[in-house]
Amino acid sequence: MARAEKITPRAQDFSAWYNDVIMQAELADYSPVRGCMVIRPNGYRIWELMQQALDTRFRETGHQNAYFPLFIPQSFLAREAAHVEGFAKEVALVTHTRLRATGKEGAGAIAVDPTSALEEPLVVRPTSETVIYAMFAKWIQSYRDLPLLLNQWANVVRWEMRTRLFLRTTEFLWQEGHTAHASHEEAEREARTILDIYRAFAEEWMAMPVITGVKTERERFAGAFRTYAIEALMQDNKALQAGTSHDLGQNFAKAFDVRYQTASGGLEHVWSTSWGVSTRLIGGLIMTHSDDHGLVAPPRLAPVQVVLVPIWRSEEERSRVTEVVTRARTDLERAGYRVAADLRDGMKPGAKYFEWEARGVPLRLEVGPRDVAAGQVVAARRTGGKAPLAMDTLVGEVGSTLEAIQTELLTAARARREQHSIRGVDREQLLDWFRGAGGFAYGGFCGRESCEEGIKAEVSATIRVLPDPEFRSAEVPQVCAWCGEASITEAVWAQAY
RNA sequence: CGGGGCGUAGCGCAGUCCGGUUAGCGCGCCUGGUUCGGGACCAGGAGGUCGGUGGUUCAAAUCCACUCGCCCCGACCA
Repeated sequence: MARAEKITPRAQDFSAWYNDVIMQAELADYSPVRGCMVIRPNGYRIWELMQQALDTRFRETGHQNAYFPLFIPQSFLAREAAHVEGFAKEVALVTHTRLRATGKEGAGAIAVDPTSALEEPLVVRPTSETVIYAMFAKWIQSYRDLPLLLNQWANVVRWEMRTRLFLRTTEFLWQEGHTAHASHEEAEREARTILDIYRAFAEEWMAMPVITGVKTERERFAGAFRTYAIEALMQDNKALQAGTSHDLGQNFAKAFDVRYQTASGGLEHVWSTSWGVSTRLIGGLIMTHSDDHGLVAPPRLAPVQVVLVPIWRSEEERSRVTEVVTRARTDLERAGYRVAADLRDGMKPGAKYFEWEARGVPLRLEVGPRDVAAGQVVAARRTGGKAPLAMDTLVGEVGSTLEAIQTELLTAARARREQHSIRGVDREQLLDWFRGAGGFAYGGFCGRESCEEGIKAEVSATIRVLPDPEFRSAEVPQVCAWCGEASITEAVWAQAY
């Protein structure tokens, strides 16, 4: 008999549901420091799998990993005007290098040593453009040094007012790519290449459909010439910016005087890009697929893809069942799957089912005496449905089932997104849409910031992207959804995280 | 920074309004036994500076003042 649910239903309170899913799946926990989070093994495994997939693609496209320091001289941040403006309000500063014992008891036992003040404070990186361009200036002399294609996996700190597990934490993990090129066209191509990688990763690995496009001036990265993004729609109909790729033009090259000699002997500033995805993706994964029973992990990123649960009554049954479970685990592991066999005693199978479901395991294989006798296991999909699988063909069947689940998740998420999208909106529809359930709203846009502001002030929806051609509506909007004047482009509005 | 909520055992809570035995309940945890095809049961057991400081009182989880922290909503942002 089902006990009271440990997970708040989505329909009742989406935020509470989100937190409950994370806690029940043991993905993360709150840290002693406000706004920070501990990523627990289950959550970190997802991140490692994400890293592995992305890193492979970065290498395949010619990028190399490097590591730049956590601390950046405060003055560096000030070099690029828009960049300072963007980050000044959220940087953490290191001003001293020592504490000293005070001789007092308790919390007052140590205090800042005032004699250890740094001459120039250091900022804890909110992003690394500034240090990286300082180094690029040293490393790049000739067109022969270009393109320079670097990436780093790192932590960054942004002192946000309000935080949410994975989606916005004071410290987070990410990947930041930084490249320098000899022409604007090449930098632009790089930014688009990365956007394609992000999109493919979101769809193929996370089973999270995204729309791609360009950010408006208002939403653009501080210091960028142009910002591209992938945007996904969560189950509460709010949009999540899941990755960004910036064409930085020559903004940072000029600020840090990164110049190279051309083949013809001239001296030019490089053209550069930067791009990143973060542990926020895990939040996106959670809010795309999970349900009221807990996490639903897409097979390709599931820390555990298959869990084997034995069922027995007598000791004799136990040993027979355990043997089959152990053998199946070995076979599946050898085939490269991430497998767990839940041999814990003193816990009924049903209790195990609930626990593994909360952890998002895509496929559960139940093995009881009757199955052993029949040479089969019972496969239960996290997304619903049970069917027997023959032991003889288990590895193959598991593989195809996992692939089917992966596909099914993407298809379902895409269908849900389309159900919550509306096209060709006018002002009244836009307001109704966002006063109601919300979602993605496509409409014409005149290009004026005042229109973006107007909508935001009314229903707190912003332009997520000016969509790329393949996401645009069949019918080209003629007028701005807000002001009714001539439209210069289509835009996608949503309330966003 | 504004608004709301909450700090009592690992987790979830009751008790606080109206001060008074040894601070209680559910889940979880430990030991033993019986169980095991969708959240088992019995018996025994461990676990608490009631967020902190100060005050009122014969007596404070409870009243008063101050303070710290967390969660949610908003502004800002990936």
